[in-house]
Amino acid sequence: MDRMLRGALAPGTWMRQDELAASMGVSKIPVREALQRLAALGLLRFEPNRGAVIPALTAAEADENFTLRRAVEPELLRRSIPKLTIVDLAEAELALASDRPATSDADPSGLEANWRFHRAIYVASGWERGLAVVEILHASVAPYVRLYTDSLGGGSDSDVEHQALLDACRSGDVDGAVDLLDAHLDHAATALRAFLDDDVVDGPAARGSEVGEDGWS
Amino acid sequence: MDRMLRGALAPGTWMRQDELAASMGVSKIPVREALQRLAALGLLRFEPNRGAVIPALTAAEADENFTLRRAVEPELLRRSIPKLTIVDLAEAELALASDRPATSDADPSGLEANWRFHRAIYVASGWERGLAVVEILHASVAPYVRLYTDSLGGGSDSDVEHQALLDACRSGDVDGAVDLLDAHLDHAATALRAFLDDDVVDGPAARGSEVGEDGWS
DNA sequence: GACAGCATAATCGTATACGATCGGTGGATG
DNA sequence: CATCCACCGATCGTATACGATTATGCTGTC
Repeated sequence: MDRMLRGALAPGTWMRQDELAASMGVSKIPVREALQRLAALGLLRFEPNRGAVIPALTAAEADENFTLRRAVEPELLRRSIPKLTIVDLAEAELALASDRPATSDADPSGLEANWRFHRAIYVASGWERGLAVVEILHASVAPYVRLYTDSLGGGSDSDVEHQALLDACRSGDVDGAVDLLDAHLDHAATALRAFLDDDVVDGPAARGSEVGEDGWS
Repeated sequence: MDRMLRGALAPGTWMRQDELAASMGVSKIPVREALQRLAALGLLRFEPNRGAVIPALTAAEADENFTLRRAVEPELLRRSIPKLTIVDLAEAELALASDRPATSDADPSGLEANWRFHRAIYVASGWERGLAVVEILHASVAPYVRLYTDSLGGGSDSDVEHQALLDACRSGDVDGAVDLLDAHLDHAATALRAFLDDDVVDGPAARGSEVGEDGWS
């Protein structure tokens, strides 16, 4: 249903309800409800008679996003590591593996690999709400992270950091893992900021994308 | 529209769509969309053919909630204080004042006084997303906070702490304000935990409330 | 008297239909 | 030739209607 929206995103493009409904073979009602759920999470905005649009991310919003993640995710990791099971670690390993082959647009698991990995190492915390919060934050920047990893030749640095983080989780080194996580998020934030500063708000979607200035809703 | 739901909450009671629609003079569609928005935020759950219910809060979830707030809110406050305007401070003062007369169930502003106050001192940060996250966290525990403040004779301690926090904000004492905020959240968490431990999950709604055990969805 | 099974009725989820509002284009005018 | 206005088409938001699923009360039996 709305899983298609979680992955295939196009910041700045207008999505028409009828169009989405037709392409998914259902009526507008479930489409609207899915869009409402996403809108409640801030992942898209409803415009009166223009449709739904995924808001363009400003550099300030990206900074905010990663600062929030750096505040929350260490808490999750700290509580998760002692409870990590072999299954969680395997899932994290799988997520790392599935990230290597450039799965162009269709993720086999339905979840984005990066989030799959982070989720796997947090899920043992048992913190449903915190996991949901982080997922929202992650989803907000995911399209842009994808863009700059694609454009900048693939985030091999990120892969290395993920691997080191996973190793620390395996060995139960909580403080070390938290440090690695913080550094990882810092690097990601820096890279995203550089990307957003470069081609200000142009690159996002190759064709058919008009990125309106954000009116600080 | 959905403002009615944000305030008048009844954890454990079943809400029927037709009933809500009839009481608000609209059809089910807008009601369902409002409920979907709230469900996306985790404020209620949809049950197949039973209706929507506000999930009962477990002690563990309350702990999680306040730990997350203690991780996020100081960040907001730290960035907000230097930018606080006279308007923000006045709004905070108003929120404190409107908390004193026991507004039984109908808040004049439509917002709960407690959240109004916290929001007022955070809003200058300009962090829309962080504010939204904190609002969700706040809304999750709000019904219970209301319950224990009502039952335990009114949160006069909370009022005092709010006032001290506001004073620190006025004088621009960032570190002091953050310390006060952390202590305030700690006290609230302790009080809520004590309340949840006492009458386990009984008190919530006087009549017509069956609180189902949480299946760790 | 207690329990299993069934019929009824209520609720949910979605498809269809319709009015309201707004963007876009063509023409008229300065 | 540029600008303004009016009309039209398109899209959104909501009301109504209907099938599917299931909670609930009754009845028959052990």
